[in-house]
Amino acid sequence: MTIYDIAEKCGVSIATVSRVLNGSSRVSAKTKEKILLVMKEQNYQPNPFARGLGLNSMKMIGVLCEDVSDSFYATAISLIESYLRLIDWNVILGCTGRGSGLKYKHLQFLMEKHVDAIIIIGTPFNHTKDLDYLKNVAKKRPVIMVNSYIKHNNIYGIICDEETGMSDIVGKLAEKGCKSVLYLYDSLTYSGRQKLTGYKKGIATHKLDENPLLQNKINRSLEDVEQTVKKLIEQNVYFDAVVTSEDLLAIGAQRAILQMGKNMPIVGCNNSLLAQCATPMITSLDNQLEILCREAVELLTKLMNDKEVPSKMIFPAKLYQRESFIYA
Amino acid sequence: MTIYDIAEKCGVSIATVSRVLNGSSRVSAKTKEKILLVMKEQNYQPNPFARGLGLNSMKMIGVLCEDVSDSFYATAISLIESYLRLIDWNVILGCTGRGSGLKYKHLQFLMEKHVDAIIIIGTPFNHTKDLDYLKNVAKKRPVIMVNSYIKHNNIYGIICDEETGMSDIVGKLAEKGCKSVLYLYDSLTYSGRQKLTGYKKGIATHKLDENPLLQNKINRSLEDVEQTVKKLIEQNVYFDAVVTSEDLLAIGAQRAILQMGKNMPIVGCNNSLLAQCATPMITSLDNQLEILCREAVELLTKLMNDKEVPSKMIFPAKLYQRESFIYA
DNA sequence: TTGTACGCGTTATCAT
DNA sequence: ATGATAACGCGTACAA
Repeated sequence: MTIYDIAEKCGVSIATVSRVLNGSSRVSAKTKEKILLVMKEQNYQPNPFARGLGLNSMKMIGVLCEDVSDSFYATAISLIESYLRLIDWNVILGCTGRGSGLKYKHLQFLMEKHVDAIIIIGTPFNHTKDLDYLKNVAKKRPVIMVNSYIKHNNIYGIICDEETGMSDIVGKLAEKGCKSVLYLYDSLTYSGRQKLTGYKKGIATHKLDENPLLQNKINRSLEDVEQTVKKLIEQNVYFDAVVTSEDLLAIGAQRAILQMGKNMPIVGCNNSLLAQCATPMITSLDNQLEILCREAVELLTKLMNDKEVPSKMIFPAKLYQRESFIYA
Repeated sequence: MTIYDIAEKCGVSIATVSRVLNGSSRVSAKTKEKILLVMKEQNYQPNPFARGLGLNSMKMIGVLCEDVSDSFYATAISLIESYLRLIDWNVILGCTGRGSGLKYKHLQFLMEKHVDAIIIIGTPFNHTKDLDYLKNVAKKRPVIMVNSYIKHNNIYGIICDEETGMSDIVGKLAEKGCKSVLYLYDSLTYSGRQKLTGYKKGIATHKLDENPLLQNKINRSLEDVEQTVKKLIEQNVYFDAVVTSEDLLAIGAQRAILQMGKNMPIVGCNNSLLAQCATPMITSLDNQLEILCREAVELLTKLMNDKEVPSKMIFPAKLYQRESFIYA
């Protein structure tokens, strides 16, 4: 079934069929009706490749993340897919992995499909190769970064102010009387750097213990966190609260602390389902993904309609207080 | 940059350029070299839509699931994407949501993009509208169902034998001396039915308590499970072990049980990260997603090469024993 | 209101 | 080994 077949069956030209197909301009009600009928009868579907060739678009957005199996990325992609779906856009998914210097390959892969835009979710572009390629991509297509940002023409950032969020947490801990806040993180993405900065600022502002031993970069695994925390306690490194860049780290830390017979406030980040699965439930800083993703898609549609958009939007984080925040 | 530009710059015809582009047939080493050089210089990339139009394929696979933000689906999609990526196929993602009678819309959406095949991850097609459309899809494109199956021409199933897995679990509990095993589940997908059947068979085989109050369908939420389990205990419904269709349910159940001052073996399903975040860590039945997904992609490539493939493949499940299995 | 004809960038089938 | 040219199916400017 092509547009020619439909045209023939209706005794009209393909132009007319194309017109009703695209709801454009004036077509007599009668012919329109007939064409619609035949299209339905024949179950006609325009060929997307031909259409793409003519319009230079197949209404597809490339969405890139490091790893969909991570709940943070998964949630974001779920949200973005559903929002895009509402306005008839498809998502082509790309998972880069956490390695450096290989992300550009995935961008390339998406660009080869002529996606109309690229949405990147919290993925670091530190390696020169990756970064250069990304900037080249931006010359051809808009790039929207969710919870990450790189200042460059045609790259837009929609981020959560986790820095303030984190620094506020430290403030609350200080109010509670905590003096030494342990910070555990696993990677320095844009978001990761924000949180670390927030932690440091919080510590400085509230004149808390600045012991460098209290800042630990570790792997994102329960075993590693537990081991690290236990070791710190065994080595008598004093701390009376824990903040982490990730719920999983907070969970591991909490487990280790309880096992060592201690107790103190613990705060994670990302407010994932994991946080609620731990006992006691983990207090967590929510980066408001739902808002970020909605705004990302909103911004995209504005861009497509040549409207003006801000290059950077910042939304506040929100703390979800749960049991782990209560000093026992 | 089109194939014409490249041809012109090289003083050859587009046919020759196309030949080197597709590595086909014989081209003199010299011209080939020159063409490759110019292509690199000009950063030439063939237009995917034009190519799609000619070949009637853009090497894209539609992948459908209910909800990527669910860790089971997320893991599956992550695996499938990476396997497909290795052989240069793109993933178009579709998330249907858990509603019935709307999934066909999403299939339609994918089919409109002329994907070469569809992979469906554990998504139920109970509603007639959905099912009929799915069967129609199968007339045009191969459909591969991961952890689900519908017997039909051109639909292939790659499933995990969770029925046996579940029934074996009940057996192990019986060996431990348990008499009344509570079963909690949240949905009757293909996989969900398998597990329920496995549970019933296990109960029957080992002559355990068949009290219908021990089979509870509930919402997938921590609050609901906790409430349900507490109510059962308060109503003096006796049970001495819990099995659930989902890790999350097991976690909620465990929490309620501990809070009520009891203790017993608890087993979840899907072996997600959640299971490890609970304390005690939840024993879980792993449906071997990695194997299923790898085989799904393998099967797909065979299909594309017109090789014979089985319509259904079944792999065994695997129990990961953790703390929650130890009767305290 | 409707039709004609061309362009979109490939691949593939013929010739040469 | 290479070139000319016909599909592929659609959108659209222009003509009627």
